[in-house]
Amino acid sequence: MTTLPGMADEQLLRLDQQLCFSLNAASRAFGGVYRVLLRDLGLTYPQYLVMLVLWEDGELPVKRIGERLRLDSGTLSPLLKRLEAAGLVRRERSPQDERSVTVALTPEGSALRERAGQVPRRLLAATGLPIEDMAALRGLLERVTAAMDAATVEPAP
Amino acid sequence: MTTLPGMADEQLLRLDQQLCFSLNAASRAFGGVYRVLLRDLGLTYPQYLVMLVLWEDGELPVKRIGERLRLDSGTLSPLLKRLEAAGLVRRERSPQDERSVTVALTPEGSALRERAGQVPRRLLAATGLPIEDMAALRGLLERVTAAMDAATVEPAP
DNA sequence: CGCGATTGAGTTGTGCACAATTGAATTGCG
DNA sequence: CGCAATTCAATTGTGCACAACTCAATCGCG
Repeated sequence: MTTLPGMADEQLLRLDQQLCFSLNAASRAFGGVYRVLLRDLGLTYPQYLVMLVLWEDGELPVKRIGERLRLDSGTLSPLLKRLEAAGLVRRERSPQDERSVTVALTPEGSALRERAGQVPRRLLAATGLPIEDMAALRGLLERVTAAMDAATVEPAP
Repeated sequence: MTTLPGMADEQLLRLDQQLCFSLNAASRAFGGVYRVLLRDLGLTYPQYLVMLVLWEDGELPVKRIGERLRLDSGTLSPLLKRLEAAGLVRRERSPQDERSVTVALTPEGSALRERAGQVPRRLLAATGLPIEDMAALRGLLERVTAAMDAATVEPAP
């Protein structure tokens, strides 16, 4: 099934526009609110995402952080350097496998968790959605993402 | 209402993680599929969004494009220069208001629309979602975005 | 009319996303 | 064991997002 036979190209084009516009706009609106909330903490939104996984797991190799956040080393390496320069994490090569770099929280990085405590509550309030709707949104987003990842799109028609 | 009294901080933090992870991941998965589909056309995803509004309206001032896509001149100016260098658009100062720059499709830019015709259909197929779910997703995303834009978040608690 | 405020585009600087490549460490196969 | 293939992080280069700023054109109020 690739043609959705009942729909005209024009309709599809409009729906596509609406969906990709909406997703883009939502992602950037989200980022904008986080930017303001995180300014006090001195974190950007992607840096906050990295800190969230570290607060959860304490210490992780770069590889694992990348798997959790779907980010590659090209994004993570400079980001982690900035977190290290800010004194929030340490990076050291694993003695077991010299290829791997383990990222661990410093005491300052752990302490930041307290100050970040209010962020989720304020953000969820800003969304203005009831909890059930948020769960539904998350469910749909995850289904879309899974389908996108599974779809090995062919470059040329 | 800012405190959602029934929920513990821990739960909120987890929900926040899930929602922002999901939104981020979906946005990037979407971008990844578009990247592949658009490679033949020589367009990036944000360039495609600009072309979509131009295909719809023919010609627009930079200001209007920015309003449609929620992008500022800092993003649009270099992007439009690249589209102009690719021969897809013309940019010229409006005679009525010399501050304004009107962006118009070239014949090549208009012609590209034909080649882009299959993109939405292939993308919608890749999402793997029924049309109703996509409409629901779009609705939720728009509600979140509207709420985010309305919420004038205070920098410091 | 004159001048200060506003508007629109562009520039600069920082940071993220991703492709492609590099280089070192490790793995595994013959 | 020895060497080719793989793995992991880092680097390079392009493009986007956004804040802060510049500068010219326009607007509007007195």
